[in-house]
Formats: sequence, C-alpha cells, structure tokens
Amino acid sequence: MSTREVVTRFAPSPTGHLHIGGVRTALFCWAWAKKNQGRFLLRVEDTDQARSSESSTRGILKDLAWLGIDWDEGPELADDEGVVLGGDPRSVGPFFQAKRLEIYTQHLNELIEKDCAYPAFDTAEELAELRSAAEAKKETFRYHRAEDYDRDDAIARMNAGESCVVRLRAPAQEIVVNDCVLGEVRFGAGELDDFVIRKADGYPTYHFAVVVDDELMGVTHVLRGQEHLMNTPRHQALQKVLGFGTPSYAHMPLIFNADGSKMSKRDKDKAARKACKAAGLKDSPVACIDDAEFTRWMGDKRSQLASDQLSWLGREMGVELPEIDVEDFRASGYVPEALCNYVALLGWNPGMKCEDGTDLERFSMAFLAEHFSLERIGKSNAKFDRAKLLSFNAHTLQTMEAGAFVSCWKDYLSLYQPEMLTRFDDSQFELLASMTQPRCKTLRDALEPISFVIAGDDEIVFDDKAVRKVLLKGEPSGLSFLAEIEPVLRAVEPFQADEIEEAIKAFCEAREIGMGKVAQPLRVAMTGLGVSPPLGQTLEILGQQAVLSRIDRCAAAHAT
RNA sequence: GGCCCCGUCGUCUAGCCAGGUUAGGACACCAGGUUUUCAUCCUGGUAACACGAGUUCGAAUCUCGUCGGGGUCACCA
Repeated sequence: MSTREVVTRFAPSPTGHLHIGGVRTALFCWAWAKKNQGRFLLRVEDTDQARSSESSTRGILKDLAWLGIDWDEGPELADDEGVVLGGDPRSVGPFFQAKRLEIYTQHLNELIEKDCAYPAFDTAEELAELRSAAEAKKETFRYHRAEDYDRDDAIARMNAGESCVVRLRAPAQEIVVNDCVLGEVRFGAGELDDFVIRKADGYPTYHFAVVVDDELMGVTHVLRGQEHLMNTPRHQALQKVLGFGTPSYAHMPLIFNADGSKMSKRDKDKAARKACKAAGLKDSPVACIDDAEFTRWMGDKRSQLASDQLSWLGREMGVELPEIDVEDFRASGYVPEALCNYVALLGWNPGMKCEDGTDLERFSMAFLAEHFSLERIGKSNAKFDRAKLLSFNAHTLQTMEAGAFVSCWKDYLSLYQPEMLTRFDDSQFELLASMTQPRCKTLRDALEPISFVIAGDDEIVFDDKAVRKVLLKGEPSGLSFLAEIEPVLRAVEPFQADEIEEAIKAFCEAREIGMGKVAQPLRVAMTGLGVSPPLGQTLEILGQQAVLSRIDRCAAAHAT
C-alpha cells in the first residue's frame, strides 16, 4: 500500500442546485477522506460558459455546509459559526476550472505536439450528418481522423485563428477499468472514438479538465455516480498520453424516484402543472410568471419554470412540490443529520448490528467518518423512499435534546417563518417546543400540533364529530363537565401545567370519573378537536384568561 | 441498436467473495397493547432469493443461458 495521503474531491458543475445524488456523492467522498485522515476538496467545474452561474456555486457551497459536509480545500465559505471552509493550503488551486485555462492549454499543446491530439474543423451540421448516416446503417457513430488528414495544414489553420475543436486520437487497445465497486470492467479495443478535449470557445471539455485537475490536485480516489462509468476509459486514455497516474475509481449506484424515473427538477414542474390543470387555470395565478410564459409552460410538458417561480406557484395552489434539491428538503423541515443518514444508506451500509440484534442503520456523521468503506458500497440502483426519510427525520427530531430542538426550530423559523419568533417570549417558546417536539415529523409541521395557540380565542373552529362525541353524547354530557370544571380552573394558582393537571385530577377523583370525561371536553373547547398535547401544557400556554374565555365560548356555541 | 452495469420482502438492504440460515433487519402496511386525546413507545403479523439449466450430497451463494431494469453513446458535466 502506498502511504500517499488520500485525497477525494467533489466536483459539481454550477448549473443548478445541489440534488440528492450530489449529496450522496459529496458525502461519500467526504467520508472516505475523513476515514483515511486525508483531504476532501471541492472543485467547481464551470467550463460550460453558457450554463454556469455564480449564484448556483454559492448555493451549492451553502447547502454542503448546512449538511455538515465540510471541505478542506476549495472555494472559501464562512459557515454559521464563522469558521471558514476551504482554502488552498497545498497551493493546488485555483478551484474554478474557468480560472485554469492556461494550465489546460499547456497540457493540450503538448498533446498536439506529440500528435496525440489534433485540431478538427467539422461543423455541427457535418457531424449531425455523419451521425444520422451511421444511424441509417445501424452502426454506432465513432469519430476518427480521416485517412488523408493533413496535420501541418490543420495546425496552420488553427494557429491562423480558424475556429476548431481539438480531439484526442483514441487508443486502439482494450482499456480495463479497475473499479473499487464493480471490479474489472473491460472496454474492447476500438470502442473509443476521437472525442473532443477542447471546445471551439477555447474551454476544455469536462474530460480533459477533470483528468488534468485530478492529477494536479493529487486526487487519489474518484467516487462518482455510475453514469460516469463510460467516461472512465476516456479518462484513463487521457491519463496515459499525458503521463499521469490513474486514481482509484469507485462508481456508485444511481438513485431514482419511487416509480423508477429519474429524480429531476421536472418532477416539480409536473406536480405544479397538474395542480394548475386540475384548477382549470388559463392565466398565471402569480405575479412572477406572466400569462404568456404561463401558457407556454402549461402547453409544453418539457418546459420548465425557474425554482422560485415554482415555489410561488406551489404555495399559491396549495400543493406540495416534491423535494428534489437540498434546499427543498431544508424548506420542508428536514434536518441535515437525518438527510445525511438516510442518503448514506442508499447504496451503502455499515454491516454492523445494534445491541438488540437489529442492523445498525441510525448513525451520525462522526460514525460515517470512522466506518465508511468502499467495499461495502452496493452495485444496484436504489429508489428514494420518502417515507423512510421522514421516519428518520422524525426520529432525529424526537430524540434531540430539548435545547437542541429549540435552537434548531428557531433557526428554521428565522428562515421560513420569522414572524413566529417575535410572537412568543423565550419561556413560551420553550413550552411550545416541548409540546411539539414529540409530535412533529418535520420542522415545517412543528406548528401543526400547536396551531390552536396561534389562533385567536374566537377563531377556534369546532369539529362536528368531536363536538357530538365529546360534548353532546353521554349523560352527564361533556358540556356539563365543562361547566363544572370552569370554577376549578379559575381557582388554579399558579396557572401552570402541573398544578392544572393536579386540580383536574382531584376533580375527577372526587366525582369518581375518568380523566377523559373532563380532558376531552376541554380539548374540544381549547382546540376545536379531540386532539391536543397533554392537557396541562395545553392550558398553560393559552393562559388562564384565554382558557376561561374559550370554555365560555364553547359552552355558548353548543348550548341547547 | 452498440457498449457497459445491475437483479433478495412494496422500498432500502444483511447474507454471496471462503455453498448447509426457520433467508435477518429497517421503513411502509395490518392487528393488538400502553397513554386523559394525539404523537411516541411496546408486542405480534403479512411479505422476497427474476426464470431455466449446470456443478454439488446440498445453491440466494459457484457457472452458463434467458428475461427484466438501468446507464451511456454532445463542441453538457
């Protein structure tokens, strides 16, 4: 074994948001570096001038930081605690490929000189023609340099500034990829064609940039999705002619939707479009989409709206769009611990048992950093199971320390519902947190079990079924108990959960009735429903005055 | 279509490499129980080795074939 330091990298292209597949790749790269006390670096693959954007880069960095996937080298970003992630301690940057053009050019010229690469002048139309001709003959199109290619002439034309691409002369031998997950994968001689390594705009293609950067940045392990498997022989061919080493490769299984379709932002368009169709909308219901654009989008199933337009639309239509990107999951109230834990289980598992004999599935980032292994990465594709993720999220939330839950919830609210933070003081907030923490599955749902607190006393809507069952049925009726309990509650002092519970319990014992006889009518009076957090807390958070007023209002509304 | 990868409960998977398990777990689902309601929690249950050959005393595990699913075939990454 070489003693060389392990270096992994996550290399997103900044053309959109960080999605689930990217999370898993980043997480595994991170974990493998940690496991080996190596480095995890981040590199931005922005060689597609048209599609790359700075805001998308920022978004991806922010998402990774939120997830707890911190990088040792790469673009700098200050996290929530003010710790700066990234940097360039080994001087292997810059980490934006668009800033590395001279480096690529240097290696590229070398290849041209050795006649391992050559300029080509075909137009897009000519190439399309060749492709369709090959297809008509039921053959695979592979570009190869023409027999009568005039190298000197071509180089002269290139130097004269004529627009051209540079292609690699594909090796004729078989290429064997030794993959840590898949084993030996053989690609027959002649499978490769002369692929483009520099585009007409002067930027390297992905293949060329990746190979050069991985070498120069000392990357030892490339973990990526299986969709890249067919790229690997190209990369190895390039490494060979450039005189570079070949890193270890590990191609991970892919992640799909439950129905087997690709997880894509299109799913959001699809859900939103469906809702708009169901509502029979002709014009745009939101200001950020004009009617012409809306009509076009509705009519073209393949068209897509921008992310923020979609979220406005979703809110307006009252539909939940499927979460695709990290920020969707964050907005839906998922916490990074749960998300990372669940995603890590897609295509990997620790192969360990808990003390009770069940398989170990719930673990922290620290655990992953300690136990992650390449040989336990699976080979078969996985379907993303939202129900299981939700269960992980609920479990994480419910097992948090009370204080941790409060600060986590506050962070969430400050981002998505800041008005809630000013509405309650700290002690009220803590009480609310203790009421909702055991019953919420996501941070977004956290207001649900306590919505009766937010509603005004006279805004409580009584559920017919609950009223009939709890208030009207039985002899004596719930309504009569409500009347009897009012003076008891009026006398409770201080008006706090324990004291309230105590007083009600004493009342029930004196009357020789079960708690439910009084608790349920009170619940209906307070919330309109037969469901609420424990009664003491429910009454305490409302305060004595509101409790009495809600009892009165309930009694008045259902007096016969 | 060419090339490549994969195939264990509905889903994620353990077991496979070094053949012998009542094929285990988690989520979901169903049925009970605990709780003043809800949530939690507890107990139990339904449910899988894609198919066919071969090797073997014995195959989820090894071999071959069939079928099925997926990836990829750009001046995108």
